[in-house]
Amino acid sequence: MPARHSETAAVELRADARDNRHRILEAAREAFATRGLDVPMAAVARRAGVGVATLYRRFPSRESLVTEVFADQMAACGSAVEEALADPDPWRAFQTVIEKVCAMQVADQGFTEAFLTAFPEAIDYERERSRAEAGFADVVRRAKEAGRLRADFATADLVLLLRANCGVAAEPGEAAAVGSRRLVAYLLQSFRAENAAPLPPPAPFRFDHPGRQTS
Amino acid sequence: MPARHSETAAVELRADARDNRHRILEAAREAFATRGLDVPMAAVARRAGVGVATLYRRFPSRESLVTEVFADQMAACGSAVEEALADPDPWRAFQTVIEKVCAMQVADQGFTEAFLTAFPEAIDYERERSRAEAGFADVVRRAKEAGRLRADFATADLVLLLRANCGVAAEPGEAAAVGSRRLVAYLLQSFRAENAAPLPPPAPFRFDHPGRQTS
DNA sequence: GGCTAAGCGGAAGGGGTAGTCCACTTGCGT
DNA sequence: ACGCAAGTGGACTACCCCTTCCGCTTAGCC
Repeated sequence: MPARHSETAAVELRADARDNRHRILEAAREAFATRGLDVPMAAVARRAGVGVATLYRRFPSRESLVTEVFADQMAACGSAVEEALADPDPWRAFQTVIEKVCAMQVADQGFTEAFLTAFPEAIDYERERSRAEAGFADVVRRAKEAGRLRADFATADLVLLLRANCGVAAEPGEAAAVGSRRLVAYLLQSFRAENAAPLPPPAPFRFDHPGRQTS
Repeated sequence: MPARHSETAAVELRADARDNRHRILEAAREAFATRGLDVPMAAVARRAGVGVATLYRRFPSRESLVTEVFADQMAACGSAVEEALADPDPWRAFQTVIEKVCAMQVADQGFTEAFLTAFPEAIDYERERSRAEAGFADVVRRAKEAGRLRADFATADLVLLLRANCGVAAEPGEAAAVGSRRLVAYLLQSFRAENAAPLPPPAPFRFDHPGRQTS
C-alpha cells in the first residue's frame, strides 16, 4: 500500500528520485524564502539542478510544492505553541508564541506570502492549523485567567497581528526584522490587562484561509 | 510654453483627448481601488472605453498612470495632516491623522499596494510626501509636548503602522475595515504616554520609498 | 552484466500581458 | 465648409510563465 499522503511517499521512490525530491524542496524553500512565492517553477528547477519535468512529476501543481515546502513551517508554529504551553508563566508563554511566529514570518518571505495569499482551497494544513489554534486558545485562556492578558483580547486578534506583521515583513532587508520587533512590542503592550481600554469589535478573521474568501 | 508637468498638461490637449484622459484616470482609479495595482492595462482601457493605444499615449508606462492616479490620494494625505494641525487638541490631532490615513488605505486596495510595492524610483510624490512628513512631524511634536504621546515614539513609527495596516487592508471585504480599526485602536493605546514602557529600537523605515531599497 | 520500468531533461504548446504601429477618424481654426 | 494635424482603436509583436510530451538515461533486481 502506498503512503497515504505525499509526506513520506518517498518509500516507493527510487533512490535518485528521492534525492532529487529533496533537492527540489530545498531549492524551493530557499527561493520562496528570499524571493517570495512568485518564483517561476523553472527557476526552482534550475536551482535544484533538475529539469522542469522532474519538478512537475513530484509536485503536479505549484500549490502542491508550496504546501509541501511550508508544511514543516506550519508544524513549527504548532510546536511553538505547545512549547509555550509548557511555560509556567502564562504571559511569557503568550508573548513567546507571538514573538516566535512573527520572527518566522520575517525570516521567510514566502511563509509570509503563504499567509497573505494562502490558497483558499486545496491546502490541507488543516491538522496543523487546528492543533495550533486549539493550543493558542489555551495559551490565551491561561493568560487571561492569570489576569495578565486583557479580557477582550479575541483569538482572531492573533490573525490580525499576523496580517499586520506580514505588511512589515514585506520590507526588504534588515528593516523587516527591526520593524517587526517594534510592532510586536507595541502590540504586546496593548494586550496587557493593565492597559485595557475600550476597543472596536474584533475583526471577523478566521484562521482557516487568511486569503481571499468569496466576498 | 507647454505645461511643465503632466498635471495640467491638458491645456494643450484637444477637447476629446482631455475627456478621454479623464475617463482613463477615472477607470484606473476604480480598477486599482477594487482589484489592486495589477490590473492589466487593457482592462483599464476597456473600462474607460478607449483603445490601448490611447491609454499608452497619455501614460507611456504603467508607472506614470499609477503615479497620476494616486497623486490626489497623496495630496489628501497631506491635507489630512494639515487639517489635523488645526485641531487644538494635540492628541486628537495625532489620532485623527492616523485613523484617516489608515481608513484611506483600507478604502483603496491600490493605494495600499502603491504603498507596499511603491516604485522605488521615478515616482515623484516628493513634494506631497515631504509636506506630509513635515506636517506629521509637527503633529507628533505637539502631541509629545502636551505629554500625551510617548516620548520614544519615532516618526518612522508612522510608516511602521502604515505597513502593518497594509497587511490588514489586504484582507478582502468587510474584514479589512473592521480589522484595521481594531489594529489602529490597539496601537494608539500603545502610543499614549501613560503606557510607555521600554521598546526595541525604531525601524529604519524611510518615508521616501517604502518599497524595496537596494538591499 | 543485462533487462526493464522508473526517472529524466529539454523542447514545445498554450495563455496572458506590456507596449508599438498604422490606417482611419475627428476636432477645430480659418 | 474644409483641410490637416492631433487623436484613435485594434491588430500585432515580443516576452514570460505554466504545464505537458517524448525520446533518452539509469537504478536496481536477477
